[in-house]
Amino acid sequence: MSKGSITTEETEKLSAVFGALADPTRRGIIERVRVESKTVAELASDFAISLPAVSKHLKVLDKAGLVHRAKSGKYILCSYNPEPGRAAMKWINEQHRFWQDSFAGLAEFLDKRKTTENGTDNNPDSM
Amino acid sequence: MSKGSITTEETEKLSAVFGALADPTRRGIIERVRVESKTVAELASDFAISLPAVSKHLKVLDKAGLVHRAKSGKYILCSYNPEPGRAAMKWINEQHRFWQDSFAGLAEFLDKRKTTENGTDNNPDSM
DNA sequence: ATTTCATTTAACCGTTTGGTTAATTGAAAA
DNA sequence: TTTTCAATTAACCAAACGGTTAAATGAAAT
Repeated sequence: MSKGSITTEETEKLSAVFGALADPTRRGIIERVRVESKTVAELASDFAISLPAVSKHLKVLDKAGLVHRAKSGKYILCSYNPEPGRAAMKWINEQHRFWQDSFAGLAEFLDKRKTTENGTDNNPDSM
Repeated sequence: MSKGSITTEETEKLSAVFGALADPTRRGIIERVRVESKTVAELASDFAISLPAVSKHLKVLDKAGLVHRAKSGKYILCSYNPEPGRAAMKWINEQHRFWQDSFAGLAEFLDKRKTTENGTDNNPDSM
């Protein structure tokens, strides 16, 4: 398996993490629970949205692994888990490295656009 | 303005970037145009989806600033712009630093949950 | 000037999302 | 055991999403 390849599972996880972070309310939740654990009701009052709305956001964040919910007495305490964030940063960071696949990538680059399967020149640079 | 605060503009940009990265096809587009510029048709054939579908994805990526589209002859060449990715990484990375707001954050943490506006003890830790 | 053709826009479709209120759950308090 | 109440689920709604096919656009080629 080449260095740059990725499993379906990893792909879905990345989609879940980026999707979770795409909503400003959910990023706000992270910014709060990161500092200290919060109950669902505390978060709801912070954002002036209903309890069920917060509950749904928490489910999304939980599914992405970004937030952990632990029962504490009659409350649920939400805390931050940085691990999925690291995986997301890793993906972004890899896009900044040009020679990600090293030799394979180099060879592919040098050969690309010289020829095609049917022999037609479809190289846009040549126009 | 405190160190951790963020403008509406920055918030919307972050939502656009994370939202763009949430789709596996769009991440695939980035992985390809990052290595070398691609035409829209080339990308469409890579993913076996229609041309308009790719065009829509490119619009999302363009709006997020992650992809640049430049006319080259009768083609459009799509290339990668790493800058928005860096901003996204920066946000995630800041969530990993506990004392982001330094003194203000420390004071807030020490005082929190001791008292509330109406005097009621709503500290979940105390139950 | 006309034709060709890469790309985008328009119109549409089913699913997902982010919100609501009302009903349900289930553990703590009484 | 009964009551209380934090949180979730159910049911619903409008808007956004990701895809399609058909039509429009606009620059290059003829």
